[in-house]
Amino acid sequence: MTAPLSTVQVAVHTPSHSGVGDLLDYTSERPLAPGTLVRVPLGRRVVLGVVWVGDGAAAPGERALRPVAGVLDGIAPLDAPWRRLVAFAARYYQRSLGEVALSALPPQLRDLGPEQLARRLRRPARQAEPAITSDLIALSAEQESAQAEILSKPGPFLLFGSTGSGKTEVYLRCVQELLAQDANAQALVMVPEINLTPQLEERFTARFGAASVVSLHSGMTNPQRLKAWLAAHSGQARIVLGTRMAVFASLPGLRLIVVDEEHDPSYKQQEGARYSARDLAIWRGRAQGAKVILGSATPSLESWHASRPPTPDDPEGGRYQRLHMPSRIGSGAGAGELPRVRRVDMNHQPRRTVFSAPLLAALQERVERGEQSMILLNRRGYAPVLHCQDCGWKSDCPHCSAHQVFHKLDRTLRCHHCGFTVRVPRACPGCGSPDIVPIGRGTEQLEEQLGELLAAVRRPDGTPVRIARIDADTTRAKGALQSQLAQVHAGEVDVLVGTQMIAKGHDFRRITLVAAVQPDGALFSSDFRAPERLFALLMQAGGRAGRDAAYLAAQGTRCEMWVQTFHPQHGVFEALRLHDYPAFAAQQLKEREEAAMPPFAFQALVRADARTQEVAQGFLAAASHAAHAHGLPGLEQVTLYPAVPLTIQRVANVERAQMLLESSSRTALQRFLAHWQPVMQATRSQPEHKGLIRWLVDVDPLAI
DNA sequence: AGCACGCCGACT
DNA sequence: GTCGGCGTGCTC
Repeated sequence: MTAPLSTVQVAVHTPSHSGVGDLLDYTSERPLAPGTLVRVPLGRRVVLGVVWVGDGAAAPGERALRPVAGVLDGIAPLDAPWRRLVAFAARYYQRSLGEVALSALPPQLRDLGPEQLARRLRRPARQAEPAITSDLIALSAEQESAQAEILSKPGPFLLFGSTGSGKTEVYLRCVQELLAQDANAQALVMVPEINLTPQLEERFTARFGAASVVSLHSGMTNPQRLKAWLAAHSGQARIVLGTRMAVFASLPGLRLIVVDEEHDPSYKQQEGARYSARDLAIWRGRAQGAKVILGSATPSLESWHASRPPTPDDPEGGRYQRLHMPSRIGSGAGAGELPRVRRVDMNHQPRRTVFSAPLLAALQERVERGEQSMILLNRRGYAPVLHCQDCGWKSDCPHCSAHQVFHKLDRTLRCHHCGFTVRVPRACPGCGSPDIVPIGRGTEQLEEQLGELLAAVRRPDGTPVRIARIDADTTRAKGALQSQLAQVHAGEVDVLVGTQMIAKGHDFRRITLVAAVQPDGALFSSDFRAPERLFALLMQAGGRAGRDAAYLAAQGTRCEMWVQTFHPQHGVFEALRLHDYPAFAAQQLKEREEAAMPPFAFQALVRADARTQEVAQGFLAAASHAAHAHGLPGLEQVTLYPAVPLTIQRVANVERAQMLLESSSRTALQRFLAHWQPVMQATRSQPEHKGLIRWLVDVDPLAI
C-alpha cells in the first residue's frame, strides 16, 4: 500500500524521428531489472518494451507517469551484452534504441497475450541429447592449421579459403571444440541467404543433433521464430544458424560467431536500421568475448585490408588474423584443380551474338557427354526494354524512371522497381506501329534461344537436351527453389540458366561448365564496388563446378568457366583466369587508396524522398547548410557533397535524392552524425520542407 | 511505428 | 446521405 512506486525507463518501438524520446518513463510497483520484457501503455494501445533503466529516479513530474501494464516474468531479462549490442547498433546506425531493440525480438512476442505466452513457456523443451559423435574424416593439413590457430588465438579471423577448401568443416570443428570446453557455451553461424540455411542446418544437425541446433531467419513462421529465439535465449540451443537478423539473437553463452561468405552484400540490411551483420558480429565478438571467424574465397576488400599481415612499413598489420586455405580438398585427378577460365572476345563475334560459336560448341559437347552446364545472366525476364522502331517509344514505367521489363511467358511488361504491370501491347502505344522489338536479353530469352540452338543435340541416351531456368520468377512459390535444385542434382537438367541465385552456395556435383554470357556491365559501372562484386560472383560461380572429384575423374574432364566479354584484357578477368584473388585485391586496394575511398575512408549517405526532386534536394541542402551554420563537432573532418538524384531517380512516383558524407575518420563521422540528427529533425519540421515524405541515414553504405 | 482525428470523392 | 482516401499529430 505504502510502498513507493519505482520509475522505470523502457525502450519501445518508436522511430528516432518520431519526436518521442528513446526511453519512456513508467511507474512500477517494484523495481525491474534492466532487460526485463514488459508491456506498457502507449497512447491507446499496449506495446512490448524492454526495461533499460530499472530503478530510475522519479522524473520531476510535470507529467503523470502511467504504470507498466505487465511484466513477462517467464522470460529472463535480456543480458547486458545484448543490451550493449543493441545500444551500439542504434547509435552507430542512427536509429532509436527502441526500434533496434524491438526489431531484434521475435515478432510474436509483441502480439502474444500474457496467457498465450505462459502456455508457450510451459510447453516442455525437448531434452538436449548428447552431441552426436560421428566418425570424422581427417582434416587436411590446411584445415588442421586453421583450426589450431583459431582455437589458440583471440582473432577475429579471416578464413580465406578457396571454394571447396572445406571451410564449413573448419567451422564445425571449432564449434565442436568451443562447445566442449564449456557446458554453457553457444555458437552463432550466419550465412547470407535463407536459401543456404537448409544445407547448413543439415550439416550441423548431423554433427550435433537436432536438439542443440536452431535456425533464425525471416523465412520461418512466427511461432517457429519465437520457439527458436527462446531456445537461444534460455541457453537450451547451443548453436544458432541464421541470416543477418541472427546477429541480434540473445545468446547468453556466446563464444563463437561465424560469418560465412562474409563478402556477401546481403549482410547489409537495406531497410529500417541499415546495419551490417558482419560488422556487428565483429563488434559483438569483441564486446562479449567471443571468437569471430569471417569466411570467404573472395573476401570483401574491407576484411582483406583489415587482415593484412604486418610488414616493415606497417609493423602493426591489420586487426584481423588472416588464415589461408588455398587447396581444394578431395582426392583423385582434377580434384585440386580450379576451373580453367576461357574468355571469348566478343569483338570477334558477329554483332548481337548471345551465344558465341565456341561457347555453343562447348555446351553441345557437355550435353553429348551427359554433363551439366550452368549459364549465368543477371537479368530476369525476356528483355529489359521494348522499343518501337518507328517512333522511338520505349516501355518506360509510368511511375518510375526505369524501363518496364518484357516478360514473354506471361505477355507482360513489368516494372522491377514498383511492380507496375501491363499486358504487352500488340502495337506501339505511341504511334501504332507493329514494329516493336525487345532490346537486350534476360534469362527467359537465353532459355528460349538455347532451346533452339541445341534442339538437334542429343544426350548420350539419344534423348533431347533438357534446359531449365532458375530465377526469382521461377522460385516465387515456397519450396520452389529447393525442388528445382533437387531436379538439377538428380541429373534431370542438362543446361541450367539463371541469375546470381544459382551461383551462391549450392554444390552441383555434375556441372562441368559455367558461363557468364554478359558480365561487362559491372566493369564500367559508376558503383566503385562493382568490379569487386563481379569478381566474387564469377569466382563463386566457377566454384560451383566440379566439386565431385570422383565424377570428374570418371568423366576424364576438367571444369571450365567461360566468360564472354568485349574486354578480355580487363584486370578482373585476368585475375579470374589466374584464380588470383590476392592480386585482384591488391590492385583494387591501390586504386581505393589513391582515390581515398573505403576502406581508406568512411562514408554515410543521407537520403530524402519527396513528391518533387526540388523538395528532396532542398531538404538535404538545408540540412547541410544547418550543419555548417551550427559548426557541428566533427564537421572539420567530414566532407558533405552536394545533393544529387539517385541513379533511379523516381520510384512509384516518389522522387529520391541523396547526399554523400565522407571522412578519413570513422570517429569524426560518427560524432558529426550524432550531432546532426537533431538538427535534421528540426530542419524537417520547418514549413518549407512540408512536402518531404521521409529521410534516412545509411552508415557504411554498400552502393552509392 | 501505430493509431486516432479530420476533411473531401464514389458507392449502398 | 455514408465508407474511405491518406495528411497531420500524438504517444511516457
